[in-house]
Amino acid sequence: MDFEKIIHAINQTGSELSENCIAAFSQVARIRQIRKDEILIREGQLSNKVFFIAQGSARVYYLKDGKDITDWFAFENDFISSINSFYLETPSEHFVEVLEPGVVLELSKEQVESLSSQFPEFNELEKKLVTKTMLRLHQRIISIQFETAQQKYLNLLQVRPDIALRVPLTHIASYLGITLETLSRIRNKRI
Amino acid sequence: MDFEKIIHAINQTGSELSENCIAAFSQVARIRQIRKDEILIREGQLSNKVFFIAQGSARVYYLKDGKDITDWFAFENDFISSINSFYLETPSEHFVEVLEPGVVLELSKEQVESLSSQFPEFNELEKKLVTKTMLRLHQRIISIQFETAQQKYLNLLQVRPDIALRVPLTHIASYLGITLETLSRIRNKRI
DNA sequence: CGCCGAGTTGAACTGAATCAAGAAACGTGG
DNA sequence: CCACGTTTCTTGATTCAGTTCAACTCGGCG
Repeated sequence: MDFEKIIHAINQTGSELSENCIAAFSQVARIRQIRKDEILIREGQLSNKVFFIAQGSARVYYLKDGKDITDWFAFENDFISSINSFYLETPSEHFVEVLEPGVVLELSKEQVESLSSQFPEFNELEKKLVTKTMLRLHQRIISIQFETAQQKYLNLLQVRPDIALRVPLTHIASYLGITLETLSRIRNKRI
Repeated sequence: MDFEKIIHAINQTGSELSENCIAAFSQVARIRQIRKDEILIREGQLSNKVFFIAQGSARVYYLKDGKDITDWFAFENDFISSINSFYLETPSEHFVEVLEPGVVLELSKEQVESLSSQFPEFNELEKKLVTKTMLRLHQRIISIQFETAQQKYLNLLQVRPDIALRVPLTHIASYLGITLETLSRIRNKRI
């Protein structure tokens, strides 16, 4: 998994980065192997880290009355972090857990800020990313709020077919805000 | 409603703007009186506008199977727009409607982009705003998904007490994703 | 004064949760 | 490669929060 490839993928996600920016970026970013079930960020921990997934997948989850609720999935070329902790600098309410082994790029908030202040394109990239996340969350609210369990699942299949294929049912159910029993019935069209 | 005051309010919401930036800003921004029930953005219309509410209030809503669903509220010192239309440059799926008469500042996307490229502080302000919106949406998802109707309402009272006081029950209900009947029962503790 | 929109209250209905049990799939070690 | 336990998924029966539909109350305002 070489750096070239990773940078290429990142370039796809937003504005093109300049040579200098890429150089600076590769100086600071840490390449890290991740194994299945590894916890990248733990609840309660102040996390100023963001990960770019070059290979593999991960999820964000939290515990609501002891129950494991998935909040977000990330696959190749997605970024993942505990956005609350990252942006508000508060202890994370979330865990970030590796689903499939692979490789990530790790950046601290200071590193992101430093790159953003030095390189307008990098700043632009960050802004685009936040904007994209905002719009996705917005869509998700609309989907959650007035759709039946079945519609939510069909909608997910449309929008993120990758999730349905690569992730255990339990996580999908809690992500959609339904029980795994209901999701199982829906999948088997018994509803 | 003088410009000074408005700028002062905007300065509170993010990074301080420089003299030059304020000057450029006041050149392009349009001050606009808004009356109750006025529609600022209409469904189907391509809207590249964002409004800063100096006085009054507004809401974003959309029609789901003919039913009016409130998506967002904005009061003094909030920004409001059809974020999908603004950022993706697609026809708006939403209406923006004035709830209480007042004064807004209107900016087009081109104006925002121009100011952002000229003034780093303005760019920073925009980024902060998007980040804040993202975090709010994120919180809202968590709230929507696993809380009872009652919890949602109590939560709203905590987080946005202004909404409960200034907005008709119907809009609050659809914002929370419950029926107005249920909300009425909750308010009168009959549940 | 009477109408109209906004909110309240009641009763019946329903989609999904919960509780409970069993079947399949999965990995690990003998 | 098979037996084993463990985790993941399926299926059924029951329950419940919130919806739906319908009627009624209240406060303004033309």
